[in-house]
Amino acid sequence: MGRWSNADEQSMDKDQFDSSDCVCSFGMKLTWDINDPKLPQDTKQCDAFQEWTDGYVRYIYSSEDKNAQRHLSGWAMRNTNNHNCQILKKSCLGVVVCSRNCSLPDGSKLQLRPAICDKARQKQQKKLCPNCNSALELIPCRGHSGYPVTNFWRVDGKAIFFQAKGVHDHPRPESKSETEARRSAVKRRMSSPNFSQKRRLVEPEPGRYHDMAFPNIHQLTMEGPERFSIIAESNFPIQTQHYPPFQNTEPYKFPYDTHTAAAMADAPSSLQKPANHRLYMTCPPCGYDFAVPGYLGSGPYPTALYKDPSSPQTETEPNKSGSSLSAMPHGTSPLGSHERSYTESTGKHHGWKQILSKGAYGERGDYSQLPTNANHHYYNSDYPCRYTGPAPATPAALQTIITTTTKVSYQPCPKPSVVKYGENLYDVKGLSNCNSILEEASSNSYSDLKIPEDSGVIKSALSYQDTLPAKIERSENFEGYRYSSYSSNSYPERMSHPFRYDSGEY
DNA sequence: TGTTGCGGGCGGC
DNA sequence: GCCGCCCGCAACA
Repeated sequence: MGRWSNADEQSMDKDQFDSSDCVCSFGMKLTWDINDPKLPQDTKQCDAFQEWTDGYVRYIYSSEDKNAQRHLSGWAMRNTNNHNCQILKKSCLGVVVCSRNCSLPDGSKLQLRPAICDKARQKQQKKLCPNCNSALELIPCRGHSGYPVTNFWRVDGKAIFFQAKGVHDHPRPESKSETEARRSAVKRRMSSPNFSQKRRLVEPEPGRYHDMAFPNIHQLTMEGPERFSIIAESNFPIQTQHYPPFQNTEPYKFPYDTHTAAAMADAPSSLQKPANHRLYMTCPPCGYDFAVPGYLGSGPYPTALYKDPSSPQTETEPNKSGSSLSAMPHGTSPLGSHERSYTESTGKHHGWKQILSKGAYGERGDYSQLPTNANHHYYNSDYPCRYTGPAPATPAALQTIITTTTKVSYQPCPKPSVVKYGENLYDVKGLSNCNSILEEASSNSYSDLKIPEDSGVIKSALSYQDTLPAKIERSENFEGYRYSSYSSNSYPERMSHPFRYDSGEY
């Protein structure tokens, strides 16, 4: 594929940031918009497929890239009719969470992938949280000026052009690959001789994970293959990158490969927890802090936020200092589910930032070692990130992104908005390693008007870390990625909980 | 049963 | 006219 050859995934993170040349996606280096009558034809390079794109980014994939061909995305994207058969448009559905935002014993959270089909989604939302039996609710994506983030795909020549508009203002749902993996895993389990026995152990109270031999299990079973993305602590599975589905055929040589492979042998499920831990560790509050100065303090979660006095559940988080933070007290909260969810998720991040500023987990240390993390606004606590606050739910939050409307990319937009976007959202100055990016972006043919999108480069570029783990764990065989959720960074933790995923969650 | 893509149609701006 | 969104349909897994 492109600049990031699979051969050096291990060093990819470094390469991405050590070299200005690697900071931006190839697609971002060229001046084009998905709506342009003519797209760049001299695409000598292609970008490596990005599963979790976020922000105003552009990528140029090889037409041979299977994932690109399938228009895959980690986010739950549904087809949107834009009445343009040349350009496939998809909009984000958001994420499905527990209406009470309950926390599992280990502090993890459920973050389901919204069903793409309207019917299936409605059906999905009728189900109850496997942990607290509360209703599930859909947190809609409002990351694009109040509208769902949109992804555009266009095949032109020998390349597949991808352009994303908007910044996801919600936690990551379980990736499609994870969902599929879990389903297949469940099927396997169901058909396995040991299933009935295990099942007895777990089924008595499907919703009571406390009863489970391994409370830390990150995966729950609900009605079989039902997919649950349980994220420890944070609502942001952002770090949970397992991209099993990637069809990258290139061998990913990673220290953890063997481990993963071995683990996968038994574990059918795609677990995100590990990823989450990683999240917590490395992922700082991200969000529109800048836009809403007072928001952080007022948030329901921050440090204190997490601890809702009124919530008895808060105490249910036994094993993690951090996890307790995520306890959700909203049991009776009349708040709009969406709004509430947003605040929660965002607040949590704050909490994490504050609480974990020093990295309560060893993971963090490990994670921080990755240059990518340091630069990623999502993960780096040093940089403001969107998710800090209920960006989408609050007007203030919207203000920060409102300037970047769908048309921004291909239509001149008010500078003020653009500038604001860049300054606030990406804190360019703070990204020492990203300066080159901006410079590059600004130096290229794009006018400052396009900064918003280019700014996304930073994000996207930084987000490559996300893909790193994916690549590492990526496997053509879904079976292989059960543990893919473990990011390379979270590996340490994985080691510390060698059994939680294997033991019976089914 | 769910995903994906297509396309008609509607309403708001 | 553009856009978001709803709906239905068909192919596919």
